[in-house]
Amino acid sequence: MPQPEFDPEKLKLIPREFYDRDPRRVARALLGKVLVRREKKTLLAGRIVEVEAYLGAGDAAAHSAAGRTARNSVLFGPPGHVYVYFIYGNHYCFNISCLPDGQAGGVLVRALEPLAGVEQMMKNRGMAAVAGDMQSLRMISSGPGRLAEALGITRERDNGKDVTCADSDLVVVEDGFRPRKIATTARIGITKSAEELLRYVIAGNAFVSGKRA
DNA sequence: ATATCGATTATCT
DNA sequence: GATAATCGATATG
Repeated sequence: MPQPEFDPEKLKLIPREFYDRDPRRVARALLGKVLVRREKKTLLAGRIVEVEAYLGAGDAAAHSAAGRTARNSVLFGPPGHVYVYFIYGNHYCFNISCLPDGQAGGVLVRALEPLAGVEQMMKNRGMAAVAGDMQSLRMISSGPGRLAEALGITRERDNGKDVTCADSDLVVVEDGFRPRKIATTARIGITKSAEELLRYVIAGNAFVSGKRA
């Protein structure tokens, strides 16, 4: 199933209330939804297949753990907004804020299954723009840094944007797809609160980050 | 096949 | 000055 069915005409924008709850619930509910970047001429889209929840209070691994700062301020704002951070001097990571205004919390989107604009996304990733094999498709957006690069997401361009706004160029929509089964694991790459099981993936999906699918 | 490591910089101590 | 919600390259069995 290399190119899954995807009809850009029957997409429904996800409302702000969706994000106005515990990041763990938002994270699970986001699996199977579609992240869409609207460029001038091209539409870039991918199905969310891997996420992590970052809680507000009591989550030492969360960027919000030590309180509000200039960087993490979006996490403390209203739900449904884009939080982008720059990490390891190399990569941007895309998150969506959760919980009501004043309460920190968010979901890190870690992997997408490419649905539309594959050629442009490969170009954004600096990949040879021909291959349609599984291996190449996996390299496009199987990982937080990768998907951000594929969609052209940067802090400068996107931090603070509203993903629930119809005229935004970065939105989350739903197309009716429901994950068959969700697996829960520990979050990747953190040192604090590393045991918490707050990573969620669509079980068996080939575009989840890491070695095996 | 797995393991280790360098890149490169915003952010916070 | 140290660290970091990563990736891709290189080394090693």
